[in-house]
Amino acid sequence: MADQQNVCPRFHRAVELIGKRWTGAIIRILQNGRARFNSIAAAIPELSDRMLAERLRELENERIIARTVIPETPVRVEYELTEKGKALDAAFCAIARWAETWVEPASEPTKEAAPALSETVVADR
Amino acid sequence: MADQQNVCPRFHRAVELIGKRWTGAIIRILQNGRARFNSIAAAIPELSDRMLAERLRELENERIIARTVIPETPVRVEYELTEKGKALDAAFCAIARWAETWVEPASEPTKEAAPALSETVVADR
DNA sequence: CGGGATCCGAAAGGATACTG
DNA sequence: CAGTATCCTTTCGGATCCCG
Repeated sequence: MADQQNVCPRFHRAVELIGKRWTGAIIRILQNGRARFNSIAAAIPELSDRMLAERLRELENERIIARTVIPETPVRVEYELTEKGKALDAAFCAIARWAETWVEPASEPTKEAAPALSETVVADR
Repeated sequence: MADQQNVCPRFHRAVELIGKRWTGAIIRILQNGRARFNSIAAAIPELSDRMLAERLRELENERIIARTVIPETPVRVEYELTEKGKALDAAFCAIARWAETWVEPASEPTKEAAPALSETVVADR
């Protein structure tokens, strides 16, 4: 019957952290190596500069990514995962595997085709 | 150097789905068995009824949970994970493991104690 | 290039009251 | 018990301009 204890606060923080809008995508990109601001922006076209900057700062505050300034002209700024960030790899792989199996790539193209939830009613148990 | 291809849309959908506010916690609760509306609500005190109802409907539309109505008086409604929902278990376990290692349980209690990000500047590379 | 500052409309979310 | 409806506040996020 599974009576519920409260959700583990650590888990809750974690899932709300990596699940926050765009952070998943950003981390995913940094998982194949360090990248520059515009490089990340180019990989996520729907994401505005402002949002990207905001999310990068948040992730930096969480110590998931590290920011490195290289004072050339023009300046170059690189982002990369910290140890904490790299440790997320296993979790992200697990999510990716689930997505491959269960999530259709496109959005809902055949709206009529979907069987429209059947109300499951049980006489008794 | 890791030049970026776009983020896999399946992965992106998945992470934004399970990462949406509260959905992680709700799924987590259902992972130890089916539960009723008020039971879930009790396990997540910060979550309002309206939000819970909304998230449950969304998860039902995604076929991650199933809703069963048992017409007693008063009515009883039970929620449980579908196969798609149960398949999330591995991913959630991976996240939980990461959280145990890297996320402190409480929020930031010692605000001054935090060393306040060091600006990493590299002379050159 | 890599952002920060500001403005503003849209959307999410909380509080409360009510219903079958 | 399991929600809906309504209102109202807060936040999110896009657009635009600016700076070192």
